[in-house]
Amino acid sequence: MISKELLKGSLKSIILKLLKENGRMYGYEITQKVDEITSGKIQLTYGALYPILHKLEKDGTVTTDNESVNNRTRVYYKLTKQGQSTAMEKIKELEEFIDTIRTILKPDFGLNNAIC
Amino acid sequence: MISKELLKGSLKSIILKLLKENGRMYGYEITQKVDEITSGKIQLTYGALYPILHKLEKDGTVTTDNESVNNRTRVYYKLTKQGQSTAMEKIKELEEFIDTIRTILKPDFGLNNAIC
DNA sequence: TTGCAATATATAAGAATCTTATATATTATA
DNA sequence: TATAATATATAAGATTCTTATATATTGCAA
Repeated sequence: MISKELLKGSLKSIILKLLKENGRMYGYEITQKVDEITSGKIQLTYGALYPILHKLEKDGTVTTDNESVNNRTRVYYKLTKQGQSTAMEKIKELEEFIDTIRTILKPDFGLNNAIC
Repeated sequence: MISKELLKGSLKSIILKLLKENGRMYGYEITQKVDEITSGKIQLTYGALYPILHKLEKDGTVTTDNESVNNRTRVYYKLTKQGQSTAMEKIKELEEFIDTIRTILKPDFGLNNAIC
């Protein structure tokens, strides 16, 4: 399990990446997907997830449409056109971030990091 | 420049990594070193740095000794024996973290991530 | 010689983010 | 019939970091 402390700040970028990858997702689905991809190492809590999704909707990054499946309401989230660019920027930034962290972690390998 | 948002949560681990690497450092030196290694992409602010260092001292992860150089006081920080284990755990966790993020970012490469 | 950049540490107020706990409701399974 | 899984939501609190500010010395440039 990755400590929640480390995760701080990257949750939004992770959500945007998944939305870009999968097109249209609902909250519960996002938590399941993250759990699946990371083999349980990252577990998104609902108290973190929903406030982020609501904020993304508020600032126009995503739009929602509701769907009722087996009498349970699902709120689907999808990137807007503007949200597509936001997502790309955030994902690029996240890539740059982990590359930079790797530079700190493996100073011996230096520029070889570029290979990966 | 890496956004400060992404950095949240990983600063402590970065500081511990540098202390493990260099043995004995003072605060200002740590900010310079991070700036140098990351080519200016990560810039540690003093408002973040010193509270972290003070906390590490308080919980026994580091010890300090003062030195006066050119009439300016330097506070040197060094890992304690207990701090060595803490640092190793935190660094391992940070490595696991970036590996996991890479899994999310590059789902196509799958297990090949292990090569790097 | 005067002012600015660099060196060096420190803290307080506030913003932002996330955790923990709680609430609600349905369906399927044991 | 009770529990697990599905599904969303929010409030209170902790934590972490940003921004601003304070202090003090040295060296360099105008």
